Amino acid sequence: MTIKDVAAHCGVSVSTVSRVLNNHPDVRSDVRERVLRAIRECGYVPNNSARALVTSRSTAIGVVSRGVDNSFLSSLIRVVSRQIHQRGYTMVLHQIATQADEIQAAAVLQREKKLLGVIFLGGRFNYTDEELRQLTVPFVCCTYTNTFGNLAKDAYSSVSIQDEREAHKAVDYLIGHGHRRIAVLLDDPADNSIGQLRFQGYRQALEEHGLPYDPALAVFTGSYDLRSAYEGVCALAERGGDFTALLAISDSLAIAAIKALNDRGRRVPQDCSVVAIDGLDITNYTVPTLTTLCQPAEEMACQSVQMLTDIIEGTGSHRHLLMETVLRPGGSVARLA
Amino acid sequence: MTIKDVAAHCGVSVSTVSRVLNNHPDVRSDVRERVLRAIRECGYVPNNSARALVTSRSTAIGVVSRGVDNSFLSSLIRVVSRQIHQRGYTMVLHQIATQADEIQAAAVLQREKKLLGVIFLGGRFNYTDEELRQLTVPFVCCTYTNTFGNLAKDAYSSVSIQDEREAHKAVDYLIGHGHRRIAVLLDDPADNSIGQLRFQGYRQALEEHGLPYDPALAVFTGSYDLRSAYEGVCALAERGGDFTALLAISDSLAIAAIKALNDRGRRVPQDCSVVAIDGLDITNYTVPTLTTLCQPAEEMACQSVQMLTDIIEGTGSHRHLLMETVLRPGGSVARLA
DNA sequence: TTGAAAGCGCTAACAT
DNA sequence: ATGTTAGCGCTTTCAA
Repeated sequence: MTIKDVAAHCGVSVSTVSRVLNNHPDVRSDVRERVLRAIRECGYVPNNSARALVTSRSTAIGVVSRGVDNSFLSSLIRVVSRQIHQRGYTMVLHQIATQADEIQAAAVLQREKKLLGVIFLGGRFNYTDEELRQLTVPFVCCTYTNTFGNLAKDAYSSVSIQDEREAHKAVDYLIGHGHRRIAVLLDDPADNSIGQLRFQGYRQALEEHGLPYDPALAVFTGSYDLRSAYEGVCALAERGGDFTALLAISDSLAIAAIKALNDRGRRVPQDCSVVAIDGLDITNYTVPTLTTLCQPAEEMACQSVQMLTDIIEGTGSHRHLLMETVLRPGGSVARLA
Repeated sequence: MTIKDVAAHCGVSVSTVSRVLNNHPDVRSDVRERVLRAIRECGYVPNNSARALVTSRSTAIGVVSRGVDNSFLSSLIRVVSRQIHQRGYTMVLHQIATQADEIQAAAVLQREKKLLGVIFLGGRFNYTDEELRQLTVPFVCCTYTNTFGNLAKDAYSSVSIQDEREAHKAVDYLIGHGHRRIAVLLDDPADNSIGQLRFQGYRQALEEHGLPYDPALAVFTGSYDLRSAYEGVCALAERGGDFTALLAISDSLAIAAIKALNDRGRRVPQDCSVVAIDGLDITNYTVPTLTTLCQPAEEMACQSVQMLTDIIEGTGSHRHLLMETVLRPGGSVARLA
């Protein structure tokens, strides 16, 4: 069943059918109707390979997700996937480790799959023009932006929260509840990524309130897995520090942290309050529930796809969206007596 | 950069280059070497569209995942994705709701993307030949098999645990710890899927131990989300039943259950023990940690891809793999005094 | 063992 | 507004 059969079926030429298929305007409406009907009757499905061959563009959008253990990114993938298909594109998903080079991965993907564009889920904030030369299709960074790099604003799109500011807010919240000695848990304070920005926000908030930064209260796990978060916080607790609160960089790590505190005899929130950033559904059901700044995951994913397809289709240009989190009060924070 | 350029580059015809590209045996080895080098030097990347057009087969493997909220399936997707790409195929992922029809989804995907095969992640156990007629490529069911359907064993592959037997084991474990009044939490006891089989295992175990099945101790949520699990178990606790243990169909639901029990004044494990099936990493860090039967997720995913590619490449035939879970003792089970 | 050439199904000039 | 036709890059007969 090819375009030729359809053409024969309703007595027009292949080009007319092709025109209908591609929504070209110059087809008489009654002919268009006839063709459309023939397409339906024949159960015709266009051959994407032939299409891609002649136009030398596929229908593929690459999604490169960095951080395989990250539940928040998993939830983004779901929405992104749905949106991409809904708009008639094909998603080519590539999940890579936190240490891996997402630009490299995207470049390979682009060549092999003839991508129309790329959505990065999680990644570094410090791309340079230099390394992005390999990537010649439009891309949008979801959950981050180019804070530490030298990219021109109109060279890419981004959808992100203001990590520094949000971490700041989280610390403000703890301080507002009477806490002064606030620990912090993150993977890497110099990762040129989320960790670094949120760490900056943490320090800034302390400073603004005239509180000293105490390195002994900072836990840097070096990797983004639960085990190392757990072990890090255990070590923190064992050092016997007098902290009464903890800021965790993400909900997942917060879960590990809460267990570590528990196992080391510090009850949450009576002995130590915990705040995180993410807003995973599961943390509505932990014991205690987690106080966390919820990122608008669904909207971030939708917007990313929207922005990219707008650019691909020439109906939009690169933009940078800043989202707000919403504090979801849980049972993990107590007011300090 | 096309096959033609490569051919010109080393003074052979396009057909010879094509032969090298496709590992045909009838190429003199020195010519093969020369071509290979030219390919490398030119940085030539085959055009998959052209290839697909002429062979009328793509390089795409469909992955249809049913149950979008399911963390266990998310972890499978990661491994499946990696494996598919490693073997040189392209993954086309489609995530659908638990209520949706995965066969229908796969059929559409097959037509549109010219799939070589399909991997189902989660799904019903009751396909009939009838409804599978739309699906003309080989497929493997990962995490389930055709218990309630009429499929011939050699018409498909499967990788699954013995759900009935594993649920049975979980209940045995509780009974072995002195429990007699054991509640059960699942989405749907007649879903022709995992829920139904595990429910059967639960009832069978009770029966074998001479314990009555009490419908008042069964929570059927109707859907697979945390909120309804939470509410269901709250209602169960409020009914004031004298149960001392609970079997949850999955780790996620167990988390919601534990919170519900807590919120209704039943401590876990002192007042109520909880066992689940899955083995998510996160439940190593809940408070208390979850006693659960761990499915070998990584291996299940690997095997699924392996089996499918073997069939696609003609080096294997349909098989049915049964995996074993491993009990991971946690803090959610106490011996009944 | 190699090369020449016919298409795979489609789009996009170009012609009418 | 519609038709004719030349390729897109590749595989695969077929002939040499």
